[in-house]
Amino acid sequence: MAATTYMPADMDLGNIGGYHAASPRSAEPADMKYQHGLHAGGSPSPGAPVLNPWTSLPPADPWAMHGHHAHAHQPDVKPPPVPHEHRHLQHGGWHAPVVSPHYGAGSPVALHGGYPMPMHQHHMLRDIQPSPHPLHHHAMERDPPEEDTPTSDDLEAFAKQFKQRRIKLGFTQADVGLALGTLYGNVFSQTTICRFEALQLSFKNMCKLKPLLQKWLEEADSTTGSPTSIDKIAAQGRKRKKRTSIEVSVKGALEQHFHKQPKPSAQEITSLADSLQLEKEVVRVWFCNRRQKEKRMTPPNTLGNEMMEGMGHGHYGHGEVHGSPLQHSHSPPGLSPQHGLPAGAHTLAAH
DNA sequence: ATGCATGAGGA
DNA sequence: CCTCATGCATA
Repeated sequence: MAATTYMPADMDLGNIGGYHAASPRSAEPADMKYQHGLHAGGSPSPGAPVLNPWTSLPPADPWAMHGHHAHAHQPDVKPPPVPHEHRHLQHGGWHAPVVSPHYGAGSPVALHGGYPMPMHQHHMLRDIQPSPHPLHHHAMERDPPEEDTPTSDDLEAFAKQFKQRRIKLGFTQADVGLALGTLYGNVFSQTTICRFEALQLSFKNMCKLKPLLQKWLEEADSTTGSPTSIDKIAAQGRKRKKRTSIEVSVKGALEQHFHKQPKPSAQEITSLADSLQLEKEVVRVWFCNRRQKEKRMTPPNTLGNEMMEGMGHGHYGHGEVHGSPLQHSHSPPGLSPQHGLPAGAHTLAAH
């Protein structure tokens, strides 16, 4: 299979120039505007103090008594003009992963069997809301998301509203991404905007993007009618490996291994890759991506139950049913719950 | 909307 | 090599 072919895209700096301007209303047609590195690194943005409030990770985790390292790495230039107070980011965003009310028998923390953990990894994230406001909560507490860390609910609500407004205003996800670039110097792709709306980013990432999108939203509807002047500069020719399509059957095998060992050793990867006839790198990356997916906010719940007559909290289906997605708490070696073979056969194209 | 990929930053 | 933020290319 020509799985490792490289695209002949070598336009270098030859295609820059004839560009279209994403207009607020008509944009997105699959124009073959091939743009490589769209890195808007060179944004004349005011030097940022380089200190994002988001990049702080709370070492407090009920389920993980290890403080994960907090890297404050910024893709490019992150000039957060947002005068964030940055209190402490208590990171209380996640609803409890719902420690299976059935097992545990009352020991939610006794989940991690001390197995010969090599030396790394532990997951964090996902916290419980330490009671937002135990006191005053009248019939209508429309308290706008403080400058602090928003709760997952805030994010969910915002994402929803954002999408709605965005569409109403006639903007595409790509438009927004671009606008953010010209507005704050941070360009984002359609992908990212999409993921934001779908809450498919990590909690931290969501928190980071929210302020930006929020600002854009204000700008957008206040400037109703003002075409976004976008100027983009693209360059950078990079050989990107063509997307390797992994056959469904192979994916299934990978999934299986993932449940047994989410973090296979280099050697395991090698042998696995060999038996699957895939490049080692491909397999490695697959696992990396898989792990990331597991850490997202909205887990692809394949549940069909939601909304009950008395569902007090309209949270999205966080209830990771026991032993399903979000089982980030390490899985005991050798012990793999009876997974009904996830297989992306979820023919649910709700769209 | 998503799958596979790149890269920075961190051990 | 990993995690994490992001995105090109694609279904």
